[in-house]
Amino acid sequence: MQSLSSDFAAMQAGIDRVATRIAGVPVADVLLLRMIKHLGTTMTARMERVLQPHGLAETDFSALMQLFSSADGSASPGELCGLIAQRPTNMTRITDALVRKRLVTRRPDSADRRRVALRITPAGVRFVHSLLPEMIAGLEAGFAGLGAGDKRQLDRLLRRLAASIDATTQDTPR
Amino acid sequence: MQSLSSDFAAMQAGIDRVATRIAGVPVADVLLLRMIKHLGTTMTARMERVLQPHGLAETDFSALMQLFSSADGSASPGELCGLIAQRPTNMTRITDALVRKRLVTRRPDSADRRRVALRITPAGVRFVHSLLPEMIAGLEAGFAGLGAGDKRQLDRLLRRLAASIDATTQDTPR
DNA sequence: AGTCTATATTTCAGCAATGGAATTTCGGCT
DNA sequence: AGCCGAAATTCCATTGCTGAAATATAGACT
Repeated sequence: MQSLSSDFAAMQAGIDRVATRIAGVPVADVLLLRMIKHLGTTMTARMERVLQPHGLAETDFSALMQLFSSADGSASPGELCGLIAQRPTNMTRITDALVRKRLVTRRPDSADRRRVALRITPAGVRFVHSLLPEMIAGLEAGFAGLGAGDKRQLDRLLRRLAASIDATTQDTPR
Repeated sequence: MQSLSSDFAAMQAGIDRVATRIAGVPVADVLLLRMIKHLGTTMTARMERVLQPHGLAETDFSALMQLFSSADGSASPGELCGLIAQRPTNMTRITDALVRKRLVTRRPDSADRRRVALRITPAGVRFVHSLLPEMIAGLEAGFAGLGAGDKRQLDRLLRRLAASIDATTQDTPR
């Protein structure tokens, strides 16, 4: 990986090469898919770099952010499962990590004692506040080359693509 | 995951909730990042569904496609490493899988005996030909909602985003 | 030729992230 | 009371990848 742009060039060369050997390859579609995937993983990896020194993975941070932004700073593992698309098994591990770092407390829910109430701690709130500036700066720098109009267009096109993909899905997801 | 569109709505709600609690969150950028990542993983997962019944992972298939589309149907593991962004260690494993399925042969390179020459077999070529129609159909269906103009715009915006991200990178990649 | 350094591949051991199945505890319904 | 289902956890397994060391060979320098 030299740069995203050169990666794109390599992708295009590879796809073109396939297209010359087989008719009917939708070159543009393949390239868009590959570019989207590559951008997604690369940008996510950059965000992870901010978290890594603190020993948190991206899913851990997502869970913490959900607690942070919830009305009363608390939620149950099961609720978070839905919000960050994780299985209960994994949610338990994420919770363990956050509790071990004293960013979150875990106590039994008094109303329904099957449940556990997770709550972000003051240290957790401080942690989020301390990390956001760096993440925001990285994000804004990455998007600096796009104007407001570009972003609106990109937003619109991505939503249109999502709707298009949804339309093809009649089988059971996942 | 109900649908991509509803996932997007949930993402936006979460981000908006954070934005109300902290000033300066670039909501549009965060949302774009999350949408791109989600689209990338979802679309890739759909492609993988085609491969799964055949016991191949996506990286395996990528390697096979590179061999397929190379001028003489052959390459060394090291060359493929660069083309599909994998480490040598992993490339060995991928090669093992492809050889075990008789899609590729592995023989010492006579010119440079440190090297190994991988070559796609006739069965490998047939395999690619047999799988492509299904992959192409799925891909075209997914992109059916975008017109040619949409695709050109999306391509342009993604490249612009890539260039913008590249511009922020002066530290050593990876 | 002999020696040294670099390259290509492989093996080994292991990690990170996740998932399924079974288990425990409890709520709610009959 | 008895039963079914939900929530969280534990245990074990899988997937996909990696670094370090080992092996074999090439190429350069003396």
